[in-house]
Parts: sequence; structure tokens; C-alpha cells
Amino acid sequence: MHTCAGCGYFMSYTIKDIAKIAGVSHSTVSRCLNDSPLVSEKTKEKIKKIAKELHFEFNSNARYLSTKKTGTVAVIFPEASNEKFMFSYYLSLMMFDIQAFFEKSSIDCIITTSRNRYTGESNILKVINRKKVDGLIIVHPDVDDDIMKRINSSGIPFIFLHYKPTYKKSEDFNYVTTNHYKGGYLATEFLIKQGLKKIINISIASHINRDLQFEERTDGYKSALKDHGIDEEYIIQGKPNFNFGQEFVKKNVQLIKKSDAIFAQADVIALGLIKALNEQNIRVPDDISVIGYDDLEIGNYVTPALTTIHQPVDEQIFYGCGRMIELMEKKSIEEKMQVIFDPKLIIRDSCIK
Amino acid sequence: MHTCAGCGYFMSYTIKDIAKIAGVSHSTVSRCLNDSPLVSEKTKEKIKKIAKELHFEFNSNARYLSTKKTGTVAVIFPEASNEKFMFSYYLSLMMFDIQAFFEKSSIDCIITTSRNRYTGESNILKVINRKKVDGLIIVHPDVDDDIMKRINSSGIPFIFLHYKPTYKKSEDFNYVTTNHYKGGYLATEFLIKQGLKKIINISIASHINRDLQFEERTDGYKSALKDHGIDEEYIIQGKPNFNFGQEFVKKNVQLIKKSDAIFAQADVIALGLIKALNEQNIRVPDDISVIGYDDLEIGNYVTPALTTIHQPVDEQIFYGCGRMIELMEKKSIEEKMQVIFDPKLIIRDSCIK
DNA sequence: TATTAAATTGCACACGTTTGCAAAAATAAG
DNA sequence: CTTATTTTTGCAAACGTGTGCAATTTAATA
Repeated sequence: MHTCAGCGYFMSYTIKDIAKIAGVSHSTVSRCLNDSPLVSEKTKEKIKKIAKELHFEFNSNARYLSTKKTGTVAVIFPEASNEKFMFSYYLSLMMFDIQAFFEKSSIDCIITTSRNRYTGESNILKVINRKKVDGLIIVHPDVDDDIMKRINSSGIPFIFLHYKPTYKKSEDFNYVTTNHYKGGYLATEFLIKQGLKKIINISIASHINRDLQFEERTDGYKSALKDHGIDEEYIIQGKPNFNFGQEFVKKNVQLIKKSDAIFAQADVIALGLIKALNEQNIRVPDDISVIGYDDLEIGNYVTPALTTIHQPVDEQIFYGCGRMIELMEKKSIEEKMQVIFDPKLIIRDSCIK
Repeated sequence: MHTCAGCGYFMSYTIKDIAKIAGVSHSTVSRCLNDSPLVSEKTKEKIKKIAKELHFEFNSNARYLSTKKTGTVAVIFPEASNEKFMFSYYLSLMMFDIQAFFEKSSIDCIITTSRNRYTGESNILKVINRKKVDGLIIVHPDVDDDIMKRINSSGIPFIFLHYKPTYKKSEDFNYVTTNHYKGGYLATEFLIKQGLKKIINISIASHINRDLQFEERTDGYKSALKDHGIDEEYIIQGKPNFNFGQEFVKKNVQLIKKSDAIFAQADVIALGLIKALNEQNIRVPDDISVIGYDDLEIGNYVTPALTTIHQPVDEQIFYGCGRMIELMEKKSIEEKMQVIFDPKLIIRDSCIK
């Protein structure tokens, strides 16, 4: 290792430097370090040894010019909304797990949102056009149609992770998601089986975007009621945050007192409910049962611990990101992968037994 | 826009394509899109118009070869430990805020950990040597000495965010952190002023790494006691997770019953305490006060809501990342920025009033 | 209008890598 | 020890961009 006379910093080496040291051409070095069969084992060893000593790494930018590979994927999240809590806590778990997955293949993750918070421009198109990434992991319920069209026709591989795409032709896309209908059914059925009948369903208004998962959960709720001969529906459109849960209790004490259970379609709402119910001395689960959705870690931390619906996020990442690696390797894979996992009921203490 | 005859996908354009369309040389296009004064306003307009229509973006890889700029920074986190909760929930909030900050300057963030979970190699050196990033945001308490030396001598700008570097020569580095001594003092003093005297301090064993923040908090605790004429210290070394808090209560009911307060140096521990105390029917704060550290959002969600010490993470990001942008622009800035923010007491319901 | 100065543009090389093709070296066959 | 074959290596062009320098065009001056 040597330092640069001008700046004093350690130099970083190129294949030409190695070539000079080894007394071969830079093409040979390239071939050696890429394990080409066109080069003898002897020189291969020699070159690799030198490269290792110098901590040589390929310049990925230069490499891109020849190979069209960056060794980077973009992970796209929704723009931070007011629902900062939900956004950060839930999705961020995924972020780190996605990074961990790609680390196995020595692929880096650029994390970004679908559009620039300041300029409104599409961050997705930007990373694609600037040639910064080889693929997209889209963890976003609702990418604009026109953007989607441009992404699709760019030829870059992409998969929807966790959220099902709402784009018209979504059946042509790769996605890995959860069956939210079943999730809603599972939650409601569980409550019914505990002997509860008046079940309030707090869904989340979807007019903000085209994300249908909450409607699907509500459909599941309805079906479960119907299948068990209950006609009384209580469907409320809420917002996915703690505050909404708290406020809901304060404003609906009467309704709550004549109800048996609340199915909140987001754990954060359920946590708000529990907190407010505690404060109002309405006992959970003795006076009313509460079930959430998402299985946030913190559901364990409150009293009573929250019964909830688990989405198999780990499996989604395993399959989704695994597929991405395939797509990045072999250029054209025609069939799309569409996996819909079943959710799981997690029984804790917030529902009567 | 046109499609490629071979693959059917939309082409992406280069400055040469634009040059051909406009009937000028690619150098002129380059100068126009880079707002060089060497080119006339007229052609500049013409070229920019074409570029816009074609959604042209520079190929950042090619650009790197000339400019040595990637337009990307790496954000380095600790390897995921068993303390997954703490890691993900607390640091992930920072992750998204850091991304949001750099988005303003149209800089992308590669997120990674200090070393590869599988191979053990340094992810930091890898992104540097592969020329993937222009700078490093290190959110990590303890990067290995040898790695640190190599980073430092690589000439790439870096700043420590949130954690103070433990490297020997850390006074030569840029960092933005919090005064943990004051945090410990603040928490303890507050408890004392509420008339509490027997205060248990749950710190976190630092033999795992060289992170000194917990010892500093304990020093603050000691000073506060001393300044108020209290000699009885109860110092416990714990682990930064919910479970430890829960277990601690179960195993130390006697100790707790004769104590006035617990200062847990991590909110996650405090949450475990509160949950277990609730279960043991030891009332918080009537029987015992609990104060945490970190100001996690979820501190609001439990009953009683958690009193805690807030670290000004937003300001840290603002100053730290702002400095990084300066460092990336002007190549050599000699003086180091070392900012130590004061923590803030957040009073909620878990301490007696 | 001819001459000079200034503004604008193009040429050609550089950046670090990959790769087809030709050249050279090593090996096998005669 | 030739010659033919195979293995190994080097040459040179390409990828997309930036930039010093020379060439050209335009404007200003006489």
C-alpha cells in the first residue's frame, strides 16, 4: 500500500496497477479476478494474491459501463405521511431484513421513497434512469399509473413486496403479499368463537390511495359474521395511528359499552384503544376484547398484551428478494411470481378466553 | 421516445443521442446540461428542452469516471444483534429521517451494517473501495480500530452520527452526539426532586463494545445523588431489551418494594419494567416511579405513559448530515465539527408528581 | 468592409472495466 | 526438431461522461 504524493491519502488501486505490479496486461488481471477459464491457474493465483494484499475491489462504476450491472437494488417505500409511526416502525423492520437478505449476495440497497418530498419528482425513475440500480423492491401500495408504465417498459426487474400492486395490469407483475380477506376472517371468527357478537370493525379509509387491503379485511369480517349468523355490522373508517384509537374511545363510550369486541385493522389503532380503555376503566378483555392487525413487537409490551394477526413478513422477504436475485441474474424470466401468504392468528391477552 | 428493435423496451438516452437529435456535439450537450458558461443561452435552452422531453438523466456510473462523484452516501448501522427491537425501532427512525434529509440534495442513501453478517468482511471498506459512495454517515458506537484507520486514510469524508466514536483519535473526527452525563443527571435529579431517594439505576454492560454512553449516564446518576446528599447507590448492569426489564422485576420484587424509583437507561427496559410491575400489582408511579431513556414513540402508548430522556435526534441529523454535504462539496475542510447536544427531560405519567 | 477580439463549439483523450480477436507461447504430434 | 494444435496473453475498442485545447463562428472595432 502506498500513499499519494499529492494528497497524502492511501491510493486505491485499479486493475492496471495490479497489471503493472504483476507484469501482465490489465485484460489478464480482469480475467483472473473474474475467474475466466481463458487464463492459466498459475497467473490466476499470482494475481489474486496481489489483489488481496492490496485490498483491491473493482470500481463498480467502471464495471457498469461494460457489464450493465450495478450490484445495487432500490427499495421503495411510501412517502412519509402523517402516520409517521406506522410508516417507520412497521416498514423499517422490513428495511433491515431486506438489507440483510441482499447482503448474502453482496448486493447493496438504496432506500428511497416513491417520490421526492420536495420536488415531487419520481425517485424511482430517477434511480433507474441514472443507472444506479439493477432492480426494484417496491414496498408501496400505490405507485402512480404513469410511473408504473414507465418502470415496466424500462425493462428493469421489479417486484412488489408486502403490498399487492393496484395497477390495472397488476396480474402481469411479480408480487408477494398476504391474504387480507383471510386475516379479517380469522380475527373476526376468533372473536365469535369466544362468544362475542357485537364486534366493531375499525377499518382504514382507502380513498387516500388505492390500497385495497383494508377493504379486504373488512370483507373477511363481513363473511365471518355472515357464516356465523350474525347480522349486526359495525364498520368504522379510521386512520392508522395511535391517536385515532384513543380518540375513538373517548368519543364513543356509549357504543363501546354495549359492544363485545373491537377489531382494529392496525395494531397502532388497537394500542390507542387499549390505552384509552385503561384510562376509562373499561377493562380489557373483561369488559371488551380488542384484536389488532400487523403483529408489531410492541403488542407484547402493553397490558394486556395485544392479540393480533401476523403477516408473514419474513417469508415475504425471503421469497420476494430471492426472486429478485433470480431476475437480476437471468435477464428474461417470463412467468411472474405471485405468492399470497396466509396470515396467522397470534393469541395474547387482549381477548376474552 | 422510441423502443429498441431487439428487446422491445424503451431505450434510455445518452448525451450522444441528444447531440445527434440537436445536431451538436456531445460535449456541447454535456456543457448545456451542466450549465456551463461556455455555451450560449440559445443552445442551452434547446438542449434542455430535448433532454426534458426524453426524460434524460445522466448515467451516474459514467459520470463518476470523470467527476469522482457518485451522488450516494452510505449510512452505517451496527450489525443486528439479539437486541433486534432496540436496533430496529430506534435506529430505523433515524434511517428514514436521514434519507429524507439527503433527498433534498438529490443524494441517495445506501444502507448497510459495519460488517457482513455472513462473511465478516467490512461492508464499509467495500463500498468505499468499490467507489459506490461519496461519504459515510456512521451510526455505530464501535467501528474496529483497523477499519477506522483505513477509512480515515482513504480520504472519504465521514461523520459519526448519534454515537460518539470510541476510536483512540476520535477527537480528530466529526461527530454529533448527546451529552449522556447530563442525561443521567437530569433523570436522577428529577426523581430526587420528586422526593424519591432510593433510586435503582439499570445501566447496560459495555463490555460488549467500547460504547461509553451508558457509563456516562451512570456517572450522571452518581453525581446527582452526591449533589443532593444521597449516598445509597443501586447500580445494575442489564441488557437493552424488553425481556430484561420484565425479568428484573420478577427476580427482584423485594428490592423493588423497598425502592422509590427505577432509572432504566433504555426505554425498552423501562417498558419491560412497567409491564411486569403492572402484572405484580405494584403500582406505577404510586408505589414506584420509573424513568426511561431514548424517548421512543411507544413510551406514549403504555399505561402509565413513560417519563424519559429525549435525545435530540432530529437536530443531530440536521447538523450531521448538513455537514456531510459540505464535506462532499468542498474537498478539504480541516476543522472538525463536534457537536454535543443536551438531552431533554420528557415528563409523562410514570413518575410521581 | 476588413481586421481583431470574443464567444461558441467540436475534437480527442481520459476515467476503469470487459471482451472479441489476433498474436504469442506452450504443448502435442509427427 | 519441425509442424500443427491448443492454451495463454495482449491489443484495441467500447461503455457514457467531462474537459483542455484548438477551430470555428459571431460580434466589435476601425
